[in-house]
Amino acid sequence: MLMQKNTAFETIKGSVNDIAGQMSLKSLFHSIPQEVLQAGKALFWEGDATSHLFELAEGVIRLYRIIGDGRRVITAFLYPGDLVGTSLQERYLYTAEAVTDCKVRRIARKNFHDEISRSACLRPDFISLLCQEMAAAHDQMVLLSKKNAEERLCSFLLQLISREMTNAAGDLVTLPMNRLDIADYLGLTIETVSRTISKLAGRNVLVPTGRHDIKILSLKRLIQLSGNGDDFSLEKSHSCSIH
Amino acid sequence: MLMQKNTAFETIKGSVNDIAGQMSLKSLFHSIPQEVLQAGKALFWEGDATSHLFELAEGVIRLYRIIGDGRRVITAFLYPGDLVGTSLQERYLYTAEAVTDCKVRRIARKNFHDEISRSACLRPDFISLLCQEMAAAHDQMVLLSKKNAEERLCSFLLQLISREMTNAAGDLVTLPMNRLDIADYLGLTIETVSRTISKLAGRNVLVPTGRHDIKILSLKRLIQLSGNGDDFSLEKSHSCSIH
DNA sequence: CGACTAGTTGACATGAATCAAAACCTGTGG
DNA sequence: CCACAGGTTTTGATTCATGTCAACTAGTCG
Repeated sequence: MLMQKNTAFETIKGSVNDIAGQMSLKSLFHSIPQEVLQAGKALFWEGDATSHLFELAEGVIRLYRIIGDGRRVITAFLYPGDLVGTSLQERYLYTAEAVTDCKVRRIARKNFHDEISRSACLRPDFISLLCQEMAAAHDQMVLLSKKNAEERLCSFLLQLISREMTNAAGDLVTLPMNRLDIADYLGLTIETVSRTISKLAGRNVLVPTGRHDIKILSLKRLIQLSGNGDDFSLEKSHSCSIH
Repeated sequence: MLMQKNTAFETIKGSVNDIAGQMSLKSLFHSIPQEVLQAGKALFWEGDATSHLFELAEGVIRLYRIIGDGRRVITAFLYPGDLVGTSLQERYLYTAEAVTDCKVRRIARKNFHDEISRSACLRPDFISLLCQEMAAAHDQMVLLSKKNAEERLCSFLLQLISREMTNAAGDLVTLPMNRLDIADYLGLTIETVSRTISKLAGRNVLVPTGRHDIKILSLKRLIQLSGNGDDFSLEKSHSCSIH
């Protein structure tokens, strides 16, 4: 049982960051100095002209849109190693805001695209990156369209695990964002998020240990409860072309 | 009042098909013979190796994924002029199925990408297309995450209008798909879709005239009810870079 | 340590889902 | 041209999951 648990952890972890595509694209940012972005500060605003792309070196960023009255939809969280603003044209179509204190590297959009069109080997990586983003967007549509609160929460925790927001042992997940962020990402309310965590705790799937940490007791059950039908390892495979 | 109504129709229509990006990309398909795809038949299946890209010449196609038990999520409808399969890597990540009888043109994925990398002028168009798809996916996430049944339905009708699924006068909208398709696209049930249409009819926003046609009585109210906050013309602007 | 904010829990309301039945188109054969 | 059979859509009654409002509790930071 314990054995199995560890195997499962192995299966999920370490699959996203070492994607071939991102690796070489990221080399564009290597020599660029890091900028600090304080928690809560915006990197750019929805509707602004797309002047720069960014590499997130440290911290977590939320991308969101506000509709009509104050309703906020978080369309994605970005983690260290992610690029910000790749899938954008003339205008940013979401606001990017630091969830935690961040460090980012910046490239002018024009430079980035010049480099891409100059280098034939960077280009497939770039397209690959766009396709990964698209795949993630599809997953999110499925989640929002058909999953219940519990499935959403479990799917979210699995995302965090696959992005290695964990301790060394891999069973303690860090939630860098607060409940409202999670709610706005999962299309729920803070109360439902909270209740769902409690319910999972009551069934010994996990134990919340402080505001920003959850200990996973059974990764296997978490995967079952995520409603991803076919097994979870498939889920990540389409965000990882080499492997 | 009538004047205003007509103006509004003008504002929305004719904005999507003449996008610069798609125009030149589509030239790749010009000389290729059309294939017929019967209503209900699949063009390709989720999980299959991505062998071809397609241009939809005639008809309507649904893209969907099935999760776990039989839950189906339609992630997009495609209309004449759209390209199918652009944002894909090694494997199709959704099934593409004809809603109505269709005509399509086919290009091998490899050829398509060869052409793209050869022609420096096609490339920005391709990237532009991917970004448009991304923008549409974002809109859909917002819809699924925060809109109620009425807002979803109205948003959907506005999409159909902007894709010119209308008569010459522009006030009679054709719904090529059935209620179940609409429900699976909007994250609702057929009953809720049906009830919502009836409710809008009761308020003289529209009149259903047969299974596949709805007459719009007040486009202005439809826009207001779509919950797109800022006005609707903004909505389409980010899917149209030149104009 | 104390005050403030974030998170949890409870009671209740509600919009959409579910289950069931009636009405309706649509195509077919007499 | 009409009657019927099939599926699709609409409508109705009821249930249920999640939202809302409100009170309470627990972290966190000065």
